[in-house]
Amino acid sequence: MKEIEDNADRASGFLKGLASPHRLLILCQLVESEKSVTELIAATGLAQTSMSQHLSKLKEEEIVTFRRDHRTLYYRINNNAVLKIMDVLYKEFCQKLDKESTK
Amino acid sequence: MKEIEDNADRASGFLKGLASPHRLLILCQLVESEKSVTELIAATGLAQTSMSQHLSKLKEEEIVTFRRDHRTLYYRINNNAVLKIMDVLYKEFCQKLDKESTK
DNA sequence: GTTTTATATTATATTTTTATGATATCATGT
DNA sequence: ACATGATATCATAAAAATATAATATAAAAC
Repeated sequence: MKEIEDNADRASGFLKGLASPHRLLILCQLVESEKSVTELIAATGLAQTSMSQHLSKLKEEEIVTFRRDHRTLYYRINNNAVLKIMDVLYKEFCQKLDKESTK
Repeated sequence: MKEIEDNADRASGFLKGLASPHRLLILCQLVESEKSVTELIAATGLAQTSMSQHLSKLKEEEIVTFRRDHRTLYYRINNNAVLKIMDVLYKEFCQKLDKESTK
């Protein structure tokens, strides 16, 4: 019983990591390929500080990881579960343009 | 471009609906079968007010729906995307008991 | 129609999340 | 060593989420 609650805590931490419009935009970028922080800022329009904090949160939940090349950090998606969830979200919220009419 | 942000907002609202340990416990119950509010309270140990608020949030995000039978409301999962995400979470956080050693 | 059972709503205090501004660090080029 | 570019950390104010207590509603039993 205690174990289920532990799992619920970890799973919900993970979901909270994903559950922000700005972090989803970041992850959309990273689904394509790894990106530097500067590239992510350009692509999303977020302030530098805010980007850094979002990336920090994503790292904390092990949603992303990064490598360093000279002074540039390249972030990428770390976790296969993230890709699966992004896929579910894409089908549910991006592809579903009134599919009812096709039925 | 505006469309992507709209989608990110809706998707993140949906994820926020899921991203709570208590709501995940509720949903774990509902994966098995529909349940009345009283049954959910017994199964999770949540306070009645708190349960009602969580269910309200889950309804708001169209994660669950319900039917009435006399004075009892039976809630159930409303959305196939929810089941898919629960499946991902289950595999990631409940089945993964150091599977590395089996590799 | 009054009571009882099941559930929702409202109010509020607490905690958490987020954005912003200022400053710091770290690697590199000069 | 110093300036610069890339990124992180710290402080803080504003907004959102949560739990709890109190009250309300709605359906059925009596």
